[in-house]
Amino acid sequence: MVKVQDKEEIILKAAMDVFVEKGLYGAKMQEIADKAGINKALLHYYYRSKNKLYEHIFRFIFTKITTDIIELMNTDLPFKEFLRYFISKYIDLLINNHKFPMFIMREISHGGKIASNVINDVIMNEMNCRYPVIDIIEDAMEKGEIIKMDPNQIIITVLGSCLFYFMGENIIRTVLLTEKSFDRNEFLEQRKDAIFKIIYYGISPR
Amino acid sequence: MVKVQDKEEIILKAAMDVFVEKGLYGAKMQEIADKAGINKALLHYYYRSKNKLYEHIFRFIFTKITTDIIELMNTDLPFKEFLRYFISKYIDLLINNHKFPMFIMREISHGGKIASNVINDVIMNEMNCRYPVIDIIEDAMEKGEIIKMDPNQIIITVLGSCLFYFMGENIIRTVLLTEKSFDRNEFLEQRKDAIFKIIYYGISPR
DNA sequence: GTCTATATTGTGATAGAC
DNA sequence: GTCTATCACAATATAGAC
Repeated sequence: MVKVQDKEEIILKAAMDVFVEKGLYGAKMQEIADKAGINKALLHYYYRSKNKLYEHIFRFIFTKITTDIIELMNTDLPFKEFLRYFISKYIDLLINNHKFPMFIMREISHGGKIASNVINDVIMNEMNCRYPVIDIIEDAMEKGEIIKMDPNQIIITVLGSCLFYFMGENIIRTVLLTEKSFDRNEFLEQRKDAIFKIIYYGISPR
Repeated sequence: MVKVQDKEEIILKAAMDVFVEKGLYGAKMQEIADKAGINKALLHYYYRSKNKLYEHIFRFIFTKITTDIIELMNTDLPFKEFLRYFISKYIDLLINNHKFPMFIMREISHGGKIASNVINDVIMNEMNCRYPVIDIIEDAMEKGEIIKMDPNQIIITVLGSCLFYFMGENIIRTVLLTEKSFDRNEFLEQRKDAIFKIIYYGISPR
């Protein structure tokens, strides 16, 4: 006999797969039920409605990604090592959750209630403090290790450089990385190094 | 009396707004009809089905963005000026079409037939040549103006750095750029300069 | 808890008058 | 070309037996 705990996890896993792949409107309860090996009625028994199930999934994924990133930033490495570490670990994170950024961004770009509720909750809980990254960056600027500029510009450049491959992988591999012998793992290892070098030396004094 | 040409444009504009905002499944024919000031029946009179209308819109937007970008790359400026020019103009392009990247990426990430058909068509027509950017970059490498690395790494870093703000604007402005006095235009002008400086000096010899 | 069967609603699409 | 009315079906949700 399967425990409730396990069954709920099976449902959640199935729902996650379908929602992440197709979004709220593209996903169908029937498909989720099929994938979980149950029927639609049981889906409604566990989670009263499609919207509630979706919100559950969105909250779970958004919280996971957010806490993972905050975890990565919670370090006392000096700036250069911190930057290298963050980029490397963040890309590892994305390799293991490569469809999450698109899923989250898609939902947020709609600007619906579900996303904004969850975001507000998570930000209240996890982010009610000044980000340590800003401090790390400003500290490095004062020491003269990197040039002075708006720290947000640096952060957005790092995140964008890491995320873009995963959000646009299909089109990037269609128009840019078209070689048959393309090795994704190898490329992403090189990507870690390239992002670090470009950005670190790009903000170093010259 | 309104000309057919005009009416079709009104419908297309309405459909574009709704599809871009909500995607294929989130968009409803009723909403498009309302926004265009007509009824559903007329929508089907002009464009036989929702899918055909959607494909029309997707093809239009994808073609526009692609040709605009190719246009930007069609220059004989020396590398440094080319990079500055491209980043500046590309961000201008995104300011005027800030929802298009998310729309295109969302569709492509689904990997449906509509997107892949259009992409194949456009690539066949517009991109059946080696990209001039690659040549510009490799030329600069050989001259020793920039360090040697995979040109794709540079391209993806530039594109990601430019695109990320627009794809994630909602969340970026919620968690990062939270000041009430935030000036979007000013920030984006600074962004052009920041991206150029970080990347250009990041790939310069040291 | 789990199922089958069914109700209910939403939505794409069409018929037919004007 | 444009409309109202309606169809047909897909999808969410519930009722009720077991």
